[in-house]
Amino acid sequence: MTSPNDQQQRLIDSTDGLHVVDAGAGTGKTFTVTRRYAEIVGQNDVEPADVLLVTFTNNAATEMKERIVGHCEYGMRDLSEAPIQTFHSLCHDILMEHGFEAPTHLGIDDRITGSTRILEDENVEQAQFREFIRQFSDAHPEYDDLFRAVTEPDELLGLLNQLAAKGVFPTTEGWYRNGEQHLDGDFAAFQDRFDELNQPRNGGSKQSRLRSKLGSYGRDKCYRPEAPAKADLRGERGTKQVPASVAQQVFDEDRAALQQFVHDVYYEYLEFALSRNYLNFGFLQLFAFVLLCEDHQLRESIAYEYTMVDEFQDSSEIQFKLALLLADTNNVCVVGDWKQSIYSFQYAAVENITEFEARLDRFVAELNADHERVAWEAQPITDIELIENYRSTQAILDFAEHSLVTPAASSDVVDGEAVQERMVSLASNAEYENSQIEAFSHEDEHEAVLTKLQEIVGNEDYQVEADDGELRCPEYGDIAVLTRTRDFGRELLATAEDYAVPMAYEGGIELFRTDPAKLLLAWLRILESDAERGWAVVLEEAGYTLDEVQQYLETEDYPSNMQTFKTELEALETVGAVAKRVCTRYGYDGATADVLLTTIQSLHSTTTVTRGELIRFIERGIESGQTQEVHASAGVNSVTVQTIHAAKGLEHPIVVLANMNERRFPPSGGESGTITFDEPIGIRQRNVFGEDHGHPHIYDNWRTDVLRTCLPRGYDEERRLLYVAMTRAESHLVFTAGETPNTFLEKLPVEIESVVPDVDTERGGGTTQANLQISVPTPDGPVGHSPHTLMRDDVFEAGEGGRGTEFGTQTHEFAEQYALGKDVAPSNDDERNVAALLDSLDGELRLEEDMYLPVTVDGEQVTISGIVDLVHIRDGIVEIVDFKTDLGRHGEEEYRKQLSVYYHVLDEWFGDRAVTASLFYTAEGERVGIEPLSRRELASLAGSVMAE
DNA sequence: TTTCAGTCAACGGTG
DNA sequence: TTGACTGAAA
Repeated sequence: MTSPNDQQQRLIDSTDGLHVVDAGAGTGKTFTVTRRYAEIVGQNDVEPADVLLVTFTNNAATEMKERIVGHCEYGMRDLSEAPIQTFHSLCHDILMEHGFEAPTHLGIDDRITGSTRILEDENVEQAQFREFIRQFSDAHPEYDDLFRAVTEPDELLGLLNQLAAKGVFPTTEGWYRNGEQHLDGDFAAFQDRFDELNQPRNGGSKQSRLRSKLGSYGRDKCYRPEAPAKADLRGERGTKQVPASVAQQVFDEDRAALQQFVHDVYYEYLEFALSRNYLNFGFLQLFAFVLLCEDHQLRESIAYEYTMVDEFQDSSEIQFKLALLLADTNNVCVVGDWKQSIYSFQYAAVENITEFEARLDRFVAELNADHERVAWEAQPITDIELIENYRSTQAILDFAEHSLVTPAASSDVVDGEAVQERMVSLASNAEYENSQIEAFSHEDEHEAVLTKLQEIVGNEDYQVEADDGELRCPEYGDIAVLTRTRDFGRELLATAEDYAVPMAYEGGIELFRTDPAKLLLAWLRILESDAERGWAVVLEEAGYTLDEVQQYLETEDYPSNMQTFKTELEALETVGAVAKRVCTRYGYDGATADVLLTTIQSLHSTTTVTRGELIRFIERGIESGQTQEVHASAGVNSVTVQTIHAAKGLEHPIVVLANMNERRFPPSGGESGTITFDEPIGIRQRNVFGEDHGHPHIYDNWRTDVLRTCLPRGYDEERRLLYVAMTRAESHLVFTAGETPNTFLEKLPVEIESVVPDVDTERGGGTTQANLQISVPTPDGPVGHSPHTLMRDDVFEAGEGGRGTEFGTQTHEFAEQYALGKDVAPSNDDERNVAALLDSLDGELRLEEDMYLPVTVDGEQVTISGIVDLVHIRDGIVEIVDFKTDLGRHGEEEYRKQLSVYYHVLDEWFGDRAVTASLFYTAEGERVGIEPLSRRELASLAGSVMAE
């Protein structure tokens, strides 16, 4: 895109006043937003510091900055301090600078200081929270009854985060501002919902949905004696409605005790977190909001002349309100697409955008109730719609709209007209209109998908647009398989490995729940204690029937080849070696095994991990469902597999939407757990009690069951998820299912064909995945000392005559693209030298590798972190290469310190290979070997810098 | 045709 | 737990 279309231009020019922008998929939103930003800061009296641009990910913020630089007078350096950031990082900045006394506004006698950390890891926070709950329940015997109803303390933490995202905060005495209103719920709203659900159907011959849903009232439950009997609540057979009085009866439940409980947990947890000197992401926004609300002077000094929020459909209630407090004028522009709101589980409120005006008025009124905080006119609101789509063919755009009106189940009702009315249809401006949209199902879905992939590659019927605008036959790299679940993607990947179809998974996987991890765990257990549950897994994997497994377990006379393997494993010295051997035996050589091995390698870098420790580590990983990021290298010509959520914002010429199977699109955004929160209904209490909860009839609460029945729980977000998946496709769209397609697929206007899976194993097409970029989990201990930190100031000094970082960045960029096989030609001497170097390396290349090296400084564990430019792996040797611009710029001695860190990290990762380190000077094309410093020397260096 | 009781299989991941 | 689906009963 070089010049804006009419709607885009209108948005770019409309810098002043309230704007709501409906920017559908592929309409050039980022392009337009960045141009608008440039337009705003291009005005005489406006500086970047006056313009707030909020994004939802750090990546998006970086991309925005990079793209803005090209279009305005400001360079990267001018924008580095500009408020182009996420809500979270903005709140963090505000609190770090002005948040010292923020907790006191809630009555908490503690302070936020520069040393207050952000707990990023949820597992770490959960551990803290569990400890807090132990203390709390000991200190509050009056809540024993309630605690008996809480199985998982983590669910309570979930509730607190949910409340924080809705702007409900506790104070010493009660609730902050109008928080209590939210908790009490709104009876009128509840009754509306109740009545609507309670309408008889089919002209009165069929019972209401509410009565139908209450059909399982009391099933497997044990209510208190005073609870109404099922027949009393629903009426006898033949009754069509639940009595209207039930609404009042249910809603009038006294929830004061429950509220007090939640309040005390919430308030004391805030105190606990502050006393431990940490905040979570939710609390970051909580305190920033409180601060901006209370400190009028501060708010006015911070508030921005222009405010833009990107991806507004992903914003939460508190973020909407924060935006209002941060806006100094009504030059507020929100950009988003309600059709792509799929993150309710991250507290995104699609209503922020679908009911923008109503929410704006309500929030402004709330904020201004006792003091004028939002001093500007909340009107008029100008709507701008971007309708020109630059990604997909018209056929795909039209087809995708069907997903938004397709019922997901026989009982599901969609108001198609209302949806259509709200929908801004997109107009494709694709050069070619050659689209295949098809569907098929087969019980061996994996094989069927692979067959299809092979059929597509090189097929003229599936031509895609090449870079030069012409049509060309598709390659593996043009195809993405999108699925709802990680599991399916992982399984498909495993099948692809079997058939040597080039495929790579992209995104988070639950590493310890994968087959390689399970088998490794099994063998570790066998080695440790000849454990039956180890043998059972191994035997089952080997294909023995349950009876045979049983037989072996009883006699303990295991197959001889397994005994031999066990002996072989016993001889190995480290768990890392055991892991490698197990993976090799079972032929796991793909991405998953790679990440598993790397993770284990990174573990034993701190200490020598024993088998028992590794067993517990894997068990904990399985329990917590810990995920690891896996990235495929972009340059490899392979099919991408990812979840729909992970694919948001991306585009692929050909999209295969797989696993469209029965019951595979359950309602999302569902509220589950002990105690949850819903605006019209308020807090509700757990209704299920296991044996460990004491006597059920004492604690159970029948009202909960009825309340829950009235919660809206629909498939809207699932429909949007489908929509997002489909609009990723540029040219072709294929739906696949196993035996039975789900209702979505059945009702979409596409014929479901049958296929005969026939994967051509000869065809191959390359390795399954290669060149993975792996982020190794950070070891324990404070992080943040990069090699550069070690060398700053007096330790490291830049020489004269350097050509600046911008130059280096460009060369790095080129190196990356070139190594990845992208079609880039060197444009200067530096790049030509880099190209020559890369051409001369024939092993596996890894680029931009994250490195973490734990060292001990004065008895304290410290982690040195950094990124190394290039790692070259070939038989028996691992080479680290770091790019530098030219020989004259810096002292080699300084680089030596930096590279030494990487050297030691890799030395541990690749215990069995020789590691070398070298510098490559791009200007001269000269490569210089580096003799690394010892670990002790590094540690003392780190110590001297940290002491400052 | 409507209602009921029993069965089956249950997700996504930024800051 | 939860809700859709299934087949049998009313």
